[in-house]
Amino acid sequence: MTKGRGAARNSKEVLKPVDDRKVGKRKAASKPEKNTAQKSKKAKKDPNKPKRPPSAFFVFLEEFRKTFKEENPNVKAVSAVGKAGGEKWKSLTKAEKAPYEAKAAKRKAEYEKLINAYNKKQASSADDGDDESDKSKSEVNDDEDDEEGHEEDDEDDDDEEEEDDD
DNA sequence: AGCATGATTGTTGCA
DNA sequence: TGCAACAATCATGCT
Repeated sequence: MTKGRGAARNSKEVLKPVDDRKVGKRKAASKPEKNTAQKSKKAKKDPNKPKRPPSAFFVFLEEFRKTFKEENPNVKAVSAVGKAGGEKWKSLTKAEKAPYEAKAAKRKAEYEKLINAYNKKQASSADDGDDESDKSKSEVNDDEDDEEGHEEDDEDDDDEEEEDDD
């Protein structure tokens, strides 16, 4: 179940390009509403709140966007990159997505750490805390030196690899 | 002039 | 357990 998340909508997306993308009108976190005046302190934006970590697809997209724009400098529609990226993503094999997933996992790890600090901060300033005391600054720290670089070693037979099976 | 949208998939969070 | 919204991007469009 841990990795069976996508199984929910993973019925037969290959048959249909897009299932029911209800994301049709889901605005990003930029502006949830036209709330011009959020007097409520509760509705205050959270500058410290870490955004969700980019999934492997997004990590791949970041690089894909550069390539796509280089090969298609005329294309400026984000949707074009999204479609092309999505199609390409499906074309990628697990082994190719591995490095992206690895990076995504790394992002998630950092996100959890940030969330932890964020939660702590929220707890700390649960009542009023507008000026957050930087007491947890020592907590989260730059601690990355060498990551990845070992992991993918030998991919002889990937049982979960389903690409050339038609 | 400035913010929302569009399109992709994955992941996280809440009920 | 499952659904829903959000993560980046960037030009374009509407108010």
